[in-house]
Amino acid sequence: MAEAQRADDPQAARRSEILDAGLRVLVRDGWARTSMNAIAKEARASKETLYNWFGDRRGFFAALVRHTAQNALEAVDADPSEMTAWLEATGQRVLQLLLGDTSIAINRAAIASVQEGGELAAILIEEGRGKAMRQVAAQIALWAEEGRLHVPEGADLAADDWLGLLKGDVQLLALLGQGKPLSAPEIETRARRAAQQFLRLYAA
Amino acid sequence: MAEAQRADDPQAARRSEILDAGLRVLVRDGWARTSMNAIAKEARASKETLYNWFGDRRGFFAALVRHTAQNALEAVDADPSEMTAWLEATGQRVLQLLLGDTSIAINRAAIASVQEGGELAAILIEEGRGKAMRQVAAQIALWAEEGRLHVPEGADLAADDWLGLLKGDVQLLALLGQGKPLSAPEIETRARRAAQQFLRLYAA
DNA sequence: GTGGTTCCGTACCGTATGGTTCGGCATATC
DNA sequence: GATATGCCGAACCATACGGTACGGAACCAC
Repeated sequence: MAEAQRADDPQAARRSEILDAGLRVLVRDGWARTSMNAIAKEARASKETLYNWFGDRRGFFAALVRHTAQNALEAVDADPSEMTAWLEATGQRVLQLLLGDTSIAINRAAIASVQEGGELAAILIEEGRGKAMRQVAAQIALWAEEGRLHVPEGADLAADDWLGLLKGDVQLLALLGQGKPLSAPEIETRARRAAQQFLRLYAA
Repeated sequence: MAEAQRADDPQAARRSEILDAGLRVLVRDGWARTSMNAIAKEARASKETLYNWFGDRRGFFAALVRHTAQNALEAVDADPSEMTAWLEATGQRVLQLLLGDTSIAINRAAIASVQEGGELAAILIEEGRGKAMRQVAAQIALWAEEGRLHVPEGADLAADDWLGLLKGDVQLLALLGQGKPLSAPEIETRARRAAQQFLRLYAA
């Protein structure tokens, strides 16, 4: 992840390494136990470096959220002419991302930081969810223009319904650490069901 | 809330008062800043009492979660012969509850406590969500038996779809402190839409 | 080699927390 | 009225945190 710059800019590479280390600690120990000490130790960096580069604790986490949100979400590459297949593939991808360890840890941290006046949540929403859902809504709008979907209340609301059907309660339950994590086939099933239901609601 | 016992058992009443005070602090300041000191101050109680009665910090929050989860969820009282109306009323109620200050604060605390080895989340799921969703699923199963709904994959999955349509992403966004809280009419609209969509998917 | 820069490792400081202890007041019981 | 109990308020302790400061090693320029 982000090793791209390692050759040309060792400083940026080191920065990326440190952020990755921070992410490891966050995933392993949770926000509350992710102290600057722990990060420095994991990254084999000095606290002085951390503070010099990231300002303070919140600055570090802001950088961390940006770092992972950018790395996490690549463009959806399925063929949009096949609505069902596209929805299923995209749904699967989104679910995998949302239920992954890093996403869960980051979301937990963002939620925890809300009442500490954190802007983490805003960054996360804009950089993560926002981009993805705009993509989906745009695709839905396109299909509507082609006459293949009927979305009288707008593509955004339709996209919201799709996301609701897709996620159900599983993301919240994952955030709450409810034991059973979804297996790959279960994720596939959820994505397929969401696509079906969505088309049942909106197919022209 | 829970003043019922105040007359007969002053100890239980005081206990309830203290828990309410703890909840106020939690809602106002968030989990991280809800120290035992702050609770004692808000409740005008001594820390000694807190530790005597609740064991330790986690014990206090476990009691707090139980206290509020029990108080929060009263039975749904709408008339179940009218499917649409029942779904709308129930949906509205659930949304109001889920998006209320206390629910958000409690959920945030539970999420934060997951990685601290907390059992808060388990209590919250069982005592809150579990009970409510069992009620809804049971009602759906009843309608299915009457031949008014068609739920080939079972009432539980159908109830899940309803919840997904109802909540969409709004609960997560609220947990993330995303600025705009839903107004009462917006909640009403969401509940109505969820009921409509649900019936479109499952009406016989 | 000399000076400068960068960064690691560690020691340090002030603060705040969880949890314990203790003196004192009020109430209840006999 | 004496004694016991329950609880408040405040002081106390050990710990851990965020953040700063300092000595030394590696590297670079010249």
